[in-house]
Amino acid sequence: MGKLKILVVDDESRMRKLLKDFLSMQGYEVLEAENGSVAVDLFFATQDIALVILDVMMPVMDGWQACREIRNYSKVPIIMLTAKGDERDELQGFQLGVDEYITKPFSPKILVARVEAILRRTSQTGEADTLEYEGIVLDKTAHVVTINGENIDLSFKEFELLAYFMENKGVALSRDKILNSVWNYDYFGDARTIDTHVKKLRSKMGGSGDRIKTVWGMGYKFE
Amino acid sequence: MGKLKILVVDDESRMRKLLKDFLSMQGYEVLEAENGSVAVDLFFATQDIALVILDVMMPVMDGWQACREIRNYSKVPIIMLTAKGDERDELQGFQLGVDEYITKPFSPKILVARVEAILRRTSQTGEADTLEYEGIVLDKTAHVVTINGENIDLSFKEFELLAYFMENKGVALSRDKILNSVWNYDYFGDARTIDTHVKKLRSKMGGSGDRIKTVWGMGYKFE
DNA sequence: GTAAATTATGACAAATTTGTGAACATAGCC
DNA sequence: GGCTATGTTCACAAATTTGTCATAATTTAC
Repeated sequence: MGKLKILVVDDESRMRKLLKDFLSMQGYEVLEAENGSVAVDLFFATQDIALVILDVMMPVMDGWQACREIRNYSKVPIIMLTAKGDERDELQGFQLGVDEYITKPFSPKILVARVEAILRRTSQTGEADTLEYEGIVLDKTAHVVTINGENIDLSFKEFELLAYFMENKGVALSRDKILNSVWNYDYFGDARTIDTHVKKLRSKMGGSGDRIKTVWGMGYKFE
Repeated sequence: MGKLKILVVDDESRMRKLLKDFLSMQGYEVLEAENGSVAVDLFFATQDIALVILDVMMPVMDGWQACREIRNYSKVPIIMLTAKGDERDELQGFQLGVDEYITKPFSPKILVARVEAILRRTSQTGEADTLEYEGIVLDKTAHVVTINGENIDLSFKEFELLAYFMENKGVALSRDKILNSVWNYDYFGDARTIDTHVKKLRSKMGGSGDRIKTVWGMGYKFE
């Protein structure tokens, strides 16, 4: 049915670029606007925008106002981007029908997961949100992993990492790719940190741990 | 049998929007009117309105008058919206056959619960409104919880929270999600307040308290 | 076979998140 | 007005996760 269009609104071009990269990598068509005013114009000039991602803090017209104007005429799903320290303004959010909040900085995985969850919800194709492979079952909704029926206790990062591996079964993933997808975009540390997480994952996964292969000189691969 | 129609009457468009969002999310079709006069006209022009939600304070024709006019010809269930400070004119309400009052600000859970309770009552499909899981029985109608037959004394919020957990058994719920569903729409505070409620819930629930799991880095989950 | 590069591992430090008790606020009630 | 129950906030402790680093083990290139 063609690519779904997502409108990204943020005053920082760097942030727009970031969002665009993540989303277009997932097969979405991304439109950009640098403030609320441009966004509203663009929204109404363009057909079939499936979802809008709005930064709250913007000059000229802020996210709330933009949300309000779009909501006057459309029920398009809206995600608000907030900075970590921002006060919650649920009142506004509720009244405006905001569908989801994402706090900066976020990880690409989270971003994509939320976007897909919303689009799935709106399109009503309620598929179960689980990944499964040879006895390894990863349930994203419950945030739970079982191997051969047994529950495996994973930390948040471990869970995200395994999910990423399983989503890319058979694909060799460089450390850079992994960092760029599973870690927050403002993480600047050592890529070696992945090794440590892989180590823990492998040990927690018991025998199934060697499903995570080392690709020498490259990174890792799940299969 | 198609979507049930609910007529929402309030002079503030923001409030109408809010109600509409919550209700349409539950699968109702929502009609709007901005004052009593419009509401009455719309009510008689439209077939099969299953329920009316009326704000008390409105210009042109207030909620009481609108209620009176509708009642002259119809037994449709009516919910009155009152502001927190408003004196409740129970006498009038009784005489007019108001079915329920909801005080602003309300939480989405409450709104939906009342609406469904009334619709269930009127349509006579008297299903027991209880959630049950491994000895934990939560009776929404009676607003009572028992564990292994023993009565557990819960405060209002505790009850709502537990109900929300049980309705979403097995789903990892972020604090934001919980806040957005269980708390009033004008709640501005700290998400950590949930922790405190969870603490109390767990302790009141005794051994069953550990059915509420902590999902580290995410939120909570009931299972 | 040896050196260089890369990865695995364990220990530890730093950062984050959650649990908890107490203080504070508020509303309803006698 | 004072009481009491409920809800909220706060600060600090505890738990847990995450990141770093040194060292050992492994692989590759020559």
